[in-house]
Amino acid sequence: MPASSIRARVRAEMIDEIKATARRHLATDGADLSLRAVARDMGMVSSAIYRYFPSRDDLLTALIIEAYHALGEAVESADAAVDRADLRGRWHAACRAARTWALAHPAEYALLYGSPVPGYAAPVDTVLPAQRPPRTLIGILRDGVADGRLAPPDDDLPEPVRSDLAEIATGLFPGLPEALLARGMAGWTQLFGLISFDLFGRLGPALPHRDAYFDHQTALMADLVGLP
Amino acid sequence: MPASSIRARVRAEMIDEIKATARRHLATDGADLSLRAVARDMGMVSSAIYRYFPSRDDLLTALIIEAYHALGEAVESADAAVDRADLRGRWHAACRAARTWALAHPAEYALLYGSPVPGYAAPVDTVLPAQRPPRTLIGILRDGVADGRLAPPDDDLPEPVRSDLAEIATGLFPGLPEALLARGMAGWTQLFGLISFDLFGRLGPALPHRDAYFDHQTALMADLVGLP
DNA sequence: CTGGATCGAGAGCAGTGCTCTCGTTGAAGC
DNA sequence: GCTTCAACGAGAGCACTGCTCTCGATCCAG
Repeated sequence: MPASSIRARVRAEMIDEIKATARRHLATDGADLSLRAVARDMGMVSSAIYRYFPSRDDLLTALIIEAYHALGEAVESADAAVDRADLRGRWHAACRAARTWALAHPAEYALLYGSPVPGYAAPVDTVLPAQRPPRTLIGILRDGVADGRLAPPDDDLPEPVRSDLAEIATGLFPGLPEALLARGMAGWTQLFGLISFDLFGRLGPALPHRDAYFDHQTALMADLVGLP
Repeated sequence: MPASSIRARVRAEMIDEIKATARRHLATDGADLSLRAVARDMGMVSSAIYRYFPSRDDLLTALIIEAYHALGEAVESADAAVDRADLRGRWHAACRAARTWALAHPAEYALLYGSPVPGYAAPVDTVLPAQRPPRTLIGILRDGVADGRLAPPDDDLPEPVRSDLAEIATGLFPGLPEALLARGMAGWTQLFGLISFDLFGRLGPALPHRDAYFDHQTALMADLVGLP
């Protein structure tokens, strides 16, 4: 039915435009997105926004999901561009891509990984997109184990940790040894911490050469996970 | 002059009470502190608060500084309670203390290490208190090097990184080898990331045994920094 | 061609940070 | 001891927020 799809199309375009202007406001004004300002910017009145998003939180959720996908896409494509056998090269490419995206979209990064908005609880729609970045990072390790290039560590894990990790492994990375998964998650945690410290100004004026520092730290983590 | 100090004393008590109720609101209502709600809770009118804090940001800054000191105190005393020669024990104690404090004061932790409030720029008064936690953590490594229990790694650091780290070392940890400082900062970054992922719900329902997972991850970082 | 869903505008509510003014009070200087 | 001036709390008010409700207008479907 092309008639109804005209209606539906302008509606979809409207939703896209709202998200686009909201993203623009996010980039310029910071993380405290004002619905009224978005509406004003579009020549609308604030109540009209509610025809498309039931609340401000729903708009934020939509932006968050898109941001997760944008970050995931950046990390995945950076990984994909490197020779599959070059595990260390892939690791560095993925980490750098995450940081580059974060520096280019600081407010959106803060939306994803900053302190959660007080009343806001992440809906289930966000959990899969949120898994994309760590998934590709640890996927590199899985590939390494699969083709024998990467020897899993022989850490002895205390029991509750081992079984918890085993559950994650069977769900997301079948066949990945638990000890290596633990180290991979350490790498992911470290990547998040590095970017956050940098982006949120927690380093102060120290370390003026952030790119080189970042590369060195990711290299340390590459050593920890055992990349050759 | 005791007369003037009466005036000054009730003023100081007033300031303390404002901070206390603000901290209570922070704990119950989350990170979006409402000045009016604090005033209401104290039976005052909102404009009266401005006699004591020129703006909401100044109140937040005061809370942030106190929170940094509380966290720093917790970490330092946990470290101090362990035999000075037991470097690994001190490391674990310090890390656990940080996490314990964060779990007990989630909103204040978010204030310290979450995404920065949009318009808010951390004043200089906060930088020294903010250094206390990483300072004690890396201080453990300095002690280890000083008494020969900890062999510094022989990483070769790319040049801009080495000199940046050297500058930090001369200012805060004289005599600490740059490569070890780099690994110590990795440990600090990791600690922050671990706590943040846990506290901000970024782990989802996975890893139900958070304490054990945390201990394992900090042990991994203890290995990375070379603690025996 | 008509009925009903969809849409935008506008008014309004409760809340926010912050400013200004106006009495009151209390302490310091003469 | 009295006066003067700073400090204080209350209240009104401004501009802003998210959100709700109502009222016309529009537009598509049966």
